Amino acid sequence: MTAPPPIPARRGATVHSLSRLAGVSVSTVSRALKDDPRIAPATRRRIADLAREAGYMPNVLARSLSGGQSGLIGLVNGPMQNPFYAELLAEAVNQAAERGQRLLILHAGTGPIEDRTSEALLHYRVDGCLVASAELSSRAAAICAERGVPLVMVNRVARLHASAVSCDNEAGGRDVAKFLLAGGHRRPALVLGTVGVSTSDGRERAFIARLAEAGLRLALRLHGHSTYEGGHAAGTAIAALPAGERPDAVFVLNDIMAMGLLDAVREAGLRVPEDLSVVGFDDVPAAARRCYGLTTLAQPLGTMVRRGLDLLAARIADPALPDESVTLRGQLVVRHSARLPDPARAG
Amino acid sequence: MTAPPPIPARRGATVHSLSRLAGVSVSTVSRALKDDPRIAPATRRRIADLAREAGYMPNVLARSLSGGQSGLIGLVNGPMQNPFYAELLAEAVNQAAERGQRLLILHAGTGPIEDRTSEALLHYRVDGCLVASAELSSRAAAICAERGVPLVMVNRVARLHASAVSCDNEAGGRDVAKFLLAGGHRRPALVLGTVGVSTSDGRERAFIARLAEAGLRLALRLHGHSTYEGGHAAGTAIAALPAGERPDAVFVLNDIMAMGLLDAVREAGLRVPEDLSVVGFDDVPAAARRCYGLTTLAQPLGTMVRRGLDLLAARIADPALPDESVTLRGQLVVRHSARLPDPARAG
DNA sequence: GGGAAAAATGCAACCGGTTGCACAAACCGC
DNA sequence: GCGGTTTGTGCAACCGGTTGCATTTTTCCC
Repeated sequence: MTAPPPIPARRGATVHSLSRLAGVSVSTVSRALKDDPRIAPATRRRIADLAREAGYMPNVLARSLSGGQSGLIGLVNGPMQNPFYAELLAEAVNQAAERGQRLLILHAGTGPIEDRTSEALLHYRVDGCLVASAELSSRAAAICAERGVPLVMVNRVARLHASAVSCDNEAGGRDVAKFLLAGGHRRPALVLGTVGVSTSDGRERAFIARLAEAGLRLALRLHGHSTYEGGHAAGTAIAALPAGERPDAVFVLNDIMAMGLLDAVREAGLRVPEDLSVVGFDDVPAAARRCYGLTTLAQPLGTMVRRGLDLLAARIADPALPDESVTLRGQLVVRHSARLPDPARAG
Repeated sequence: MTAPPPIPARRGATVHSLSRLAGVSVSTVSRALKDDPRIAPATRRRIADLAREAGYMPNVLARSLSGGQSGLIGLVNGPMQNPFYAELLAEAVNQAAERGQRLLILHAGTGPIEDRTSEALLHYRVDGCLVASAELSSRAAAICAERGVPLVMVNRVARLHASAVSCDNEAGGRDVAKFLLAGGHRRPALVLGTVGVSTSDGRERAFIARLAEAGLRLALRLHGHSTYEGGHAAGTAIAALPAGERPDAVFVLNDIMAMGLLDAVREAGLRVPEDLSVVGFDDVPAAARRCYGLTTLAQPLGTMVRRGLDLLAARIADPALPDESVTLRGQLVVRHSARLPDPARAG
């Protein structure tokens, strides 16, 4: 025997039906349900009871029509095959829910956003939009700006009219370079993700710059297209090189590619990290698996999403706020896919 | 000293502003934009031009308020750490977009659905809802039924008042059993996912039944909690058994656990499939990776989502349609994680 | 007991569309 | 030149809430 189920909702209770039931006006009902202090406490309670009994559910659509907010946050996400984006989405869904907001998924995948998609953003009057993937077309961004729909890029550097939260990619690239240099690597390689993406540039530039300070240059520079398969192909290519020409370390610009690369070089018979050190970027959950043990630069995803929603909330409350960029420092997570710095030499 | 500045309400064009511009009534504008044949073609074109020029975007919220549909489909999804659900979401987003619908994510994760979440489903007046995860509370389901919000379960067997699309779990379990039997395995084990989930039951029952026909019983039955870690733990436990007591094959009820199990038994020094055959369920993309090469029962995910949206669309159009269950046959994808049937014996 | 301030509630407009029905003008045949 | 269709538009109500302001009721104090 379970607890008696609550009284089933009557079909579509509205403020109107409640006002009839309570014998008051709709405005009184509306205010009572919001705990407006102008309504007598007794009335407020009576209406609240009635509402519960009737299974009243406010119609958010109607509410947001009359000037209010929809509680809808748009999300433009990257390809879900990359666990980084899967995790980002989960994080965003849960954090948004905590704030009483819901996520409207506008896009999930690679490739440019269709016009229809970017317009949906306006059709549904989202309060704001989180962009974690492909640049919005400048047209869409312009429209958002004009309509006062705040845009926040996550894991992207700000472009156009928008705020942004991103990892400190320069510091990340530099940290990886320092780590590899300390490990005594002399022939570093780089595997790029998606070309033309703002986050990659910083990582690459800083990595190369730090190498240069140590008098080193890239031994190799490959494209991994931000996929497991691309990383695998890069790994196969590296493993195929004669030992003398082969890099002794690879910085792979994101973990999904790094995992592909690791699998490929091991399949080819190379030992990691003895023959080749591998460092990734993101720290997706799978990177911690024993079989990968990927040394990687962890992005503070939870915080990134949190700050992204914060920026959004602030701009929803006051659309006049200027654009703002937040940069969060990531942290190198050392596992066993890269040779560790030699204490003797480090000291 | 500074009074709160009135927010510059620069709203976009509306049917009202267009009607003023065009010198016609709002109803004419509304109809013209829908290509209502009752409006003179000349007027229609003129208004369409005006609308384009003004960057008019219909307010879906307002439209759906007055009886229309919102174009919103709710999604209750499982934990995104499981690539199956990540893929399901991507598939749903894209297919919904093709139909001009948008996905409202109501839930993504394990655990029961909070009441607030299930209520959001009604707040936002979604046209229908796809449920791929945890059972909705019966109360929520009842409310949906009463309000005429169609519910379709995907990868779940129909319960309560709802339609469903699922893989033929019985056939799947049987196919796996047949395959393992043909491979000459005599000590089959089973790793369960989440307890009490409808899909698992069928797989388990049919698997065991088919084994029984061959005079075999389960050598072992473990819980993997539908996570990589759970699968890993199960693998470690299996590998720790003395060779004589160890199963020679494991049917793992989903791929994410199977991957954890594979990694664990290999870490423990067992060879797959020589010492242990492993078969999964789902066929997530990672299962095809060389390093896993997981033999698994592929669920026709794309079709499942398609049929799910079909069922939903039909019920949105006609809420009186009876509940319907669609069962799709999965297909065993043979890779190298399980010993193959011996041709001599099979023939 | 009367009047003003305070408290409680109602009226009506508005958000941005949709739609049934009325109405006006142009067109028809006779 | 007159009634009867078509054809093209407008009026107004409605969807389900919110909110500024007016109105009614109560409270309070002298």
